[in-house]
Amino acid sequence: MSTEDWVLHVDLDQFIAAVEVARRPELRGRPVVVGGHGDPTLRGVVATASYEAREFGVHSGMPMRLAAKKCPDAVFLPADRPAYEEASEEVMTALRRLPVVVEVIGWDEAFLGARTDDPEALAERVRDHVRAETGLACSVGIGDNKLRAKTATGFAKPAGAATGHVFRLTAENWAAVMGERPTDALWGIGSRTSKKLAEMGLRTVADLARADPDALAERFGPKMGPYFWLLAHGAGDTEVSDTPYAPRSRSREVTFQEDLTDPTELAEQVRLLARHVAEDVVEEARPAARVGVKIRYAPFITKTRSLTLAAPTSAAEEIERAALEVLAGLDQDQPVRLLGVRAEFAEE
DNA sequence: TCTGGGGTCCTAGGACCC
DNA sequence: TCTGGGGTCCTAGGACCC
Repeated sequence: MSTEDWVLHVDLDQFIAAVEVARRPELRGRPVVVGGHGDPTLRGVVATASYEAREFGVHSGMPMRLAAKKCPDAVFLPADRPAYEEASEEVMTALRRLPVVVEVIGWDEAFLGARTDDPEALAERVRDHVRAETGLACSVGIGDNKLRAKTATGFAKPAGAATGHVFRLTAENWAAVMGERPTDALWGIGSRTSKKLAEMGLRTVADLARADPDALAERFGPKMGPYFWLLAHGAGDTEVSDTPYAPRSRSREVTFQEDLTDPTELAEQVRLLARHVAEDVVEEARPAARVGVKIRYAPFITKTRSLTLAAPTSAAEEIERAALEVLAGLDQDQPVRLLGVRAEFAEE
């Protein structure tokens, strides 16, 4: 055995539901659905469902109302961001105590870079360590790059087809494991792109891998086309970096329980959102360069408008004024179900 | 059963300038 | 009177992910 560089992808199992169960042990083994305001009669969708709830066909993104219909006996809880952020921080801190480079990519996910001659042993160590330090379970994908490690985790999941909580995916078994799967099994290809690919006669990962990159560029653009082709080959980044991440934007949005029709009220809501965003901008300690407004009308038609500020700013009054100016350019004559305000930071 | 909230990156067209 | 390219910035929207 030789010592090599490996990428591990760590993914907490049903993270949000697990955090809720950890602080309310009486929920263990019960179907738990977290999302929205925790009231399935209100507007909102499922953020996470426990495996017990998934048995009933409940999954994330599903309207809470429908989840209640599919699983009336589930425990419905509101999303509690601060609690999940804290739990996430504990997990990442635990991971950093291991001899690995930790790159956080979400609340419940991280890439680990490591040199080892036995990545499976390291993966098991990671799982034991996280469980011992935080009480949370995770699955680990092992790969020779980030894409393969991330994809491997899908096969490591308890609900997945593979056995155990660890799976290895490399250049060696990529084609055998992924070749006959549909293109949307690839991380970065969703239902829309998958459908367009199918129209070109490309249904499986192997089909896409055999396709002509130039034809893909023609159809999907100079970057995305060739990128999809590389995805199909399992190619990707190998660099795992622990450099703190600088966000490109901060935003706040709200879906109203009842559609708004009064322009005065729309302006008031945009003002509130803009103030929240301004607080987030101040917290980042970098000025905003652009301000945008998102509006979603009752029939779910969504429009966005934005403007570049004369000069970057962190001042709440200026962000508020810009947001109101952008709102003024949007049609306010139809019922509105959602408003959002976004601030974009200047590029490095 | 009407469809959350917070992000990222890419594309393409028009403006504007040289 | 017709005809250039190239480069950059701005903006709206699409697609994807967790």
